[in-house]
Amino acid sequence: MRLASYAVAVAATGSFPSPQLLEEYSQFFRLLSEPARLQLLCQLRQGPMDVAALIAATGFSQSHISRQLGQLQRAGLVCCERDGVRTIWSAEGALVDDLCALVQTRFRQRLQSQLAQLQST
Amino acid sequence: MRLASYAVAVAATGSFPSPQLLEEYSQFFRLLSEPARLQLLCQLRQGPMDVAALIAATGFSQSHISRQLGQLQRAGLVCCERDGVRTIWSAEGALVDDLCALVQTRFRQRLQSQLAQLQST
DNA sequence: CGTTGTTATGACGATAGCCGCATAAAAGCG
DNA sequence: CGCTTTTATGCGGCTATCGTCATAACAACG
Repeated sequence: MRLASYAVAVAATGSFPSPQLLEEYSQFFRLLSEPARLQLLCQLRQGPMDVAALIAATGFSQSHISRQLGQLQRAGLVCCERDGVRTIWSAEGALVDDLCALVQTRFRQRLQSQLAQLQST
Repeated sequence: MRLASYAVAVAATGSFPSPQLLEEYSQFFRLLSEPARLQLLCQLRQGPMDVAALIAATGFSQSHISRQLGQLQRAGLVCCERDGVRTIWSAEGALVDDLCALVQTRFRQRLQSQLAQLQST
């Protein structure tokens, strides 16, 4: 029988996100779709740093870092604390870690299934 | 004392993703950063459909849908099954649901804290 | 084979976002 | 107030991606 998944699928009818929620989801994921931002986030997960330290760690330009941090801040993924003339940035919460962990699990599964494909032939 | 979070943060030193893994993460999140793709995914989570049904459900053009499905397929988020001349597409796994659930939790937390801010003044 | 119906793809204009350069804004100091 | 140091932002080039039109590729049927 073809299309064997039809039967199970009709039972899996979940709630459908509204267009507005869909837009918010995609905006959020867009933040993580840039290697530079992701790298800054991971860097800050190691501990709070000022911009000079981020420049040293990543090699990005100052203006670039400032912009990316601004975006992350507006999304609440990062927060800052003024220390005189410096700004100390830190990552908020473990959401991104959790997301990456889930995605990495997926990567592993994909590679393992591909490996199994190769070995079975 | 300022910068009270320094102390806890140095203890939270986790493993740092390699540049290559960072790139893969961001490529994956980029897939979800487009409302159209996310909508197609959610639509397919309701159950397998052919392209005509997707056109009817979303209003997107045929070529657009075909391209987006291609990208999702290469990432393993979607798979297809030929039924004669038609192609029946279905979503694979609950990864995206899990990711969206996490993000939505974050949205709720943000809104609640903002609400608390307003009420405390 | 020719025709019809369905999906994939090449070409292309439009748009969005990255990224750096220069410069403004802000904070501390003498 | 000037001067220095640090961060934010206006501007512009560049690239990548979206979304459409036209058309190719493919499968079924007579």
